Amino acid sequence: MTKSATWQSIEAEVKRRISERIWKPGELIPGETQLAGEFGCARATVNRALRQLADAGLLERRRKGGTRVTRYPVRKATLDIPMTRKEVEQRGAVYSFKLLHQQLETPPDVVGKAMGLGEGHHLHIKTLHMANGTPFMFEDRWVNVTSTPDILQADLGETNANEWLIEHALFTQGDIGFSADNATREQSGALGVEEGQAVFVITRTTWNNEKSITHVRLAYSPGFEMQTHI
Amino acid sequence: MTKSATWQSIEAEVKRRISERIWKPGELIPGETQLAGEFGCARATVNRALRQLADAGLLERRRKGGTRVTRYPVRKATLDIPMTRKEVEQRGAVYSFKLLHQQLETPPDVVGKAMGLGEGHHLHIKTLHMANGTPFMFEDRWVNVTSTPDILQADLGETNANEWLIEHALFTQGDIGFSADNATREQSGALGVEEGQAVFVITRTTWNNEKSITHVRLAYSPGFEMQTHI
DNA sequence: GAGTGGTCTAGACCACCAA
DNA sequence: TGGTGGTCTAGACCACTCC
Repeated sequence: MTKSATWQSIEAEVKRRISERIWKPGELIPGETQLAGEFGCARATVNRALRQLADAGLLERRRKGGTRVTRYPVRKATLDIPMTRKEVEQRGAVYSFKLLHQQLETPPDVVGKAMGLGEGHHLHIKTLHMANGTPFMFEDRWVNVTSTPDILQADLGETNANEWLIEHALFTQGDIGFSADNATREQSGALGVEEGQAVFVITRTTWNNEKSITHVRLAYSPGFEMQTHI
Repeated sequence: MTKSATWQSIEAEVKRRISERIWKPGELIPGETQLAGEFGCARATVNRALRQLADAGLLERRRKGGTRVTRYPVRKATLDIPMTRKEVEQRGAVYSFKLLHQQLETPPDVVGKAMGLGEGHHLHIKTLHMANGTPFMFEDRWVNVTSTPDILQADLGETNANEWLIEHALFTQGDIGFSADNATREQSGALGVEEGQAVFVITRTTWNNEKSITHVRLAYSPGFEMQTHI
């Protein structure tokens, strides 16, 4: 007899029963009370384990309906989105950046719509991020000066826009998109690659309670890969 | 006096205190016992709320060290990686696929190394996935016939390789990479786009307890964007 | 209506690790 | 080595939803 079941041991055992098809996809598994009896632990412990697996997408749970093995598991991958400085340093390189453009302008419709902006000028910033002095990523950013007027006083050549915003304008939510694009003339020029080279693009809009803060488009140097593990 | 604090209300309140800088980055926040007193609830309830925020990357917790507001929050985005069929159907389109190639071959070194394979032939499969009859994604897959010999008997024109594997060879872990690439002649031909067009690429290797199952490279049609929310 | 999961409690013991 | 978070328990009530 082992000491006592931990939620992790229960999670592992349930995972095993799923992967070995003892409990098949779509099938109802025993209730929490029954499993607690089987594993000799409290129901809360079973609950913690099953909740974890439901969060991971392997189980589907419903009150009264019971717990089922997901038929078509939607794998959930968790991506870390670090500050670019950290991202570069994590690769063992020295981070630096160059402010290329900083001006109040009227955003294009696409950006204005994404940020829910009305008429008026907003801050347009272009920054080149470098690893060991070679171009790593080109950032094209718009900052809502209505929600974040203080940025007009910031020295963005000293602290880059991203880090300034992290420090001064925490966001509560954001939309992120990942895509691929052929480098525009501007991007390729900044990154020092041929026009048309495929670049990995992250588009992000962040908000603080219904008020948009910033919209940014990051074009990574060719060869960049974002990795994760599931 | 409200009924009683739920872990979600505590999570929201802590989030508010962080975003309004009542608790500043790097700062130690009160202990669970103290917060439980303040919110008038059990420590377990506070624990649940703080654990949730720690998982999200907003707090850092250490036994004896206490709980701190993360100085440089690493945002964690959760990506859903559905079956291609579901992905297409979710966009309101009709899914179909075409098996282009299916043969036992010697995998290139890159693939062999990624899958930890020795000498010998493995199954090479190429599939074109379509939405409403137009090319959506080109899949280039290798399947380890040592770990999954049954696939040699499968009719992959009937059920595509991905769905066959989901049904017959559940995996326990996997590595995923996201990148951008210029379409090769083969990819552009299959997708019906110009050679050199930027395509979004997902590379994935899956394992079942130390044994590799499959390695796949998915090239999405230009314009594809993978979205998420944080 | 009844059975399931969702949550809270009050208490306890333990593991880790900063002081 | 003491204080913090991590976890388990036994019980309770509630909310949802299937029958």
